[in-house]
Amino acid sequence: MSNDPSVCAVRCIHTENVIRVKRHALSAEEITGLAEIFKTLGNPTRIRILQALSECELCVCDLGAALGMTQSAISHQLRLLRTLRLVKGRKEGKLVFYSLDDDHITNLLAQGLAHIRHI
Amino acid sequence: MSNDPSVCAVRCIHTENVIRVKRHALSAEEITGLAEIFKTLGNPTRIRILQALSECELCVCDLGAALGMTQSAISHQLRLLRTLRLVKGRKEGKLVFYSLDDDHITNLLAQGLAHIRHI
DNA sequence: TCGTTATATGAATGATTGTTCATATGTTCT
DNA sequence: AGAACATATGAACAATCATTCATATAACGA
Repeated sequence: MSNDPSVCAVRCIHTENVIRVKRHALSAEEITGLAEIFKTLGNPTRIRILQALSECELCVCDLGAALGMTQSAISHQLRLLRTLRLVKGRKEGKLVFYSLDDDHITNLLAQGLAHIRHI
Repeated sequence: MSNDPSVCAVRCIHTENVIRVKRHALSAEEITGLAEIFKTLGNPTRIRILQALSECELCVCDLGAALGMTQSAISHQLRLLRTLRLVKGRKEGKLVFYSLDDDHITNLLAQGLAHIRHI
């Protein structure tokens, strides 16, 4: 029932809860890491790329053909996905074959689908 | 080895793979739905809100106090989270107590954490 | 009813983002 | 070496977004 204006400009009503939440807060690195991963997943093109790669390994131009998008657009997105370690590339001559880097990604997509379907 | 310029402007090399990917593609609704959910999760403030609510039910001003943010900023984000059915509000007098709407959300956060920690 | 407080929301703004265009890099084939 | 092709990337631009400020709504107490 007490306010604690020393902490921030906002009145706080249930101090125990606030303290409890603060005690269990994630670290700054965890928060930005999580946000980056989800932000990366939060784009139709990248979802389609990941879903396509969950089907089979694909080179850039096949991805472009499958998604009906330019090579450049695909390549830019692949760079992002590579940086976030969501996909990995395997070079073979001129071609670069991309595949999912991690099982977590399929799990995340499945979990997301479960959420939107269940509602 | 064949190109199929009728499909799109991009050359496609492994036609069978492209066809296979197209056959298993998600629907437009599923893709935008997934992207919206992940986009919503892809923001530090919203992650912190959801993580706080995974601890206990909280009113808006307590959330503001716990996160050190203004009531307005929190409230705007809560509206988004409410729209996407990630949180729900329970009104009690002047106060509105928010909580997670769904178990999937905790699972998604946990799966995301597993991904960033494992690497 | 009036003052206070909790929450919601519209408008504005600076920041971030996705795609396109142009071009660079690197590999294969002749 | 030179042509053709697959991929990568920098710059630019429109679109989207997160926060702030101001204000509205609504509930409570005096």
